[in-house]
Amino acid sequence: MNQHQLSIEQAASILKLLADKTRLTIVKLLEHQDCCVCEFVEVFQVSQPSISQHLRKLRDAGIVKEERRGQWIFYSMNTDNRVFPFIKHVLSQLPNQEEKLIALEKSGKRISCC
Amino acid sequence: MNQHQLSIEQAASILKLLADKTRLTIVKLLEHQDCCVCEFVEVFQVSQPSISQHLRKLRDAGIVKEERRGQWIFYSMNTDNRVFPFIKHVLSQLPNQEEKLIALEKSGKRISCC
DNA sequence: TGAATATATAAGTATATTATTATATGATAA
DNA sequence: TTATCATATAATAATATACTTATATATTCA
Repeated sequence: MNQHQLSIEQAASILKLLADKTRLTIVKLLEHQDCCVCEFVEVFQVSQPSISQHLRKLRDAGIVKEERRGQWIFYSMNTDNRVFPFIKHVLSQLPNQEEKLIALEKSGKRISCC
Repeated sequence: MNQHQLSIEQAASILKLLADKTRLTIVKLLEHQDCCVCEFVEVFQVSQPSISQHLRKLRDAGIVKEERRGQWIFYSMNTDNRVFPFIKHVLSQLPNQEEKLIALEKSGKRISCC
């Protein structure tokens, strides 16, 4: 039935994290490639601390993980997390967001830090 | 790709409605059978207005619909809504909640109003 | 018609959420 | 070492959320 043993409570708390436009887009972007914080700051028109706080929530829940590369910190999906299949399942229904990264690249802002 | 043309913004707002334990359970229960308000009041240990307000949010978003049957108002999934496939997709990952209705029935509280 | 039942709405309150600005930390490069 | 860049954290404020109690509305039934 539920192959991942996710309770209603656990699902609700994961959905709450995904139920924010910024975080949902972040996670969708991370579905296919790693990104660093400064890229998210460019993509979303919000302050850097705001992005940091969204990332912290996702990290605290084990949805994403961070990895320092030089002066940058890259985020990626934590595929080991037991809720990962559930998240993938939700993400599979969402439109691809890669055009946002492509736009970044075209404006030269992607290379600037990665 | 995304067979239902759901934007990230629309998905986030649907997920926000599902991201509450009470509403998520309500919707999961309605996946397989209609329920009336008084049943939800029995199932969840909250006040009747609280249930009414949850149902209103779901109804306003077109996720559920209501139908009066005598003095009771029954709620059911609005399968015509364009976000219905997305919701079904999420619900498919959640554990069945029917034991809650079975418990109601055993305690004689289900028949009382339906 | 009047009482009882089922549900919705209004108003108020406590808590949660999400942003902001200011500041701290840590890495790199001159 | 000092300046700069990238990120995190702290403090705060505005707004949203989810309850509660009180009350209104609509239906049924004696």
